[in-house]
Amino acid sequence: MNKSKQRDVVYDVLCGTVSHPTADWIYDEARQVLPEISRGTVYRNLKELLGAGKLIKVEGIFEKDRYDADTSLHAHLVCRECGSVVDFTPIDMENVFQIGQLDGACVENYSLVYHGLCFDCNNKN
Amino acid sequence: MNKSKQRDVVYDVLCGTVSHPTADWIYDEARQVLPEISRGTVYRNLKELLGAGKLIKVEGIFEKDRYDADTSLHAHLVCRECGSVVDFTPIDMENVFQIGQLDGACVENYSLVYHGLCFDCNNKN
DNA sequence: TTTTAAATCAGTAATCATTCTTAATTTATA
DNA sequence: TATAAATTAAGAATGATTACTGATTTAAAA
Repeated sequence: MNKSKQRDVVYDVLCGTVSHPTADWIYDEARQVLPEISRGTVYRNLKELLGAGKLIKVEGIFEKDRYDADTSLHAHLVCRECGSVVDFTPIDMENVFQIGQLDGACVENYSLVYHGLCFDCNNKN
Repeated sequence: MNKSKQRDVVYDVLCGTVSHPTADWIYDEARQVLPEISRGTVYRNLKELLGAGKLIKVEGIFEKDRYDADTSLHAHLVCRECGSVVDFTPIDMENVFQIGQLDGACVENYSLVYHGLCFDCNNKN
């Protein structure tokens, strides 16, 4: 991967926030630094950084993709009131499937998706 | 909600599978029964059934929406080999955050998203 | 340093899942 | 039955994301 100003700016923008932003928000921020950057460049570099393991997509929000420079395994809470997406670290998640109060927040529902190999594919030679 | 043949067919198709199908797959199946049904009708009725709590959308798959007539709280595994989406019941999930073998399947990663109220919104009067 | 090939870019068109619109039909009910 | 509300089929519109193109930048060889 060659170096590129644009990719660095995209990555820096993402590292500079905890808000799990959308591609378009990152695009707007990146333009403050590089007014000529195009939306396509932001999307392409987000995809490349994702492939390189430098960021993750936050899943299960049901709208635009969200990005996160924190690649450690952690959960997210989507607030139905303000729409913000906030982190929960494994320590917070001792009672993962307890619907109700959790660490000052209120969990009403959750979505857990595993990625890997199903029974059949895992037990096939 | 008035009765409608189309909505019943959409619901019956979804109840008749455990494959967590996409809207388009449901559309194709529904046309076997009602050749005149339109794609928009399938989408609209899926949305209405969702609002009525008769089905759920499966989140976090990173592609088209998937639907599930099983509205109980359970997890899903997306297989990277065959692409299938299979259920995990709460009983399977005792060691939820154990990456590795789980019930014969192989969990390589997971995504957990809570829905509810964030700290601020939950503690605001 | 120059040269050359590969990578990346800006701009924009294309894609594709989903939603919206409209005029016609069906359903519920007075 | 008559009337109003709900639903439909068909297809246009939307909007996030991806693909394409010709120009520019980067890396590394000569």
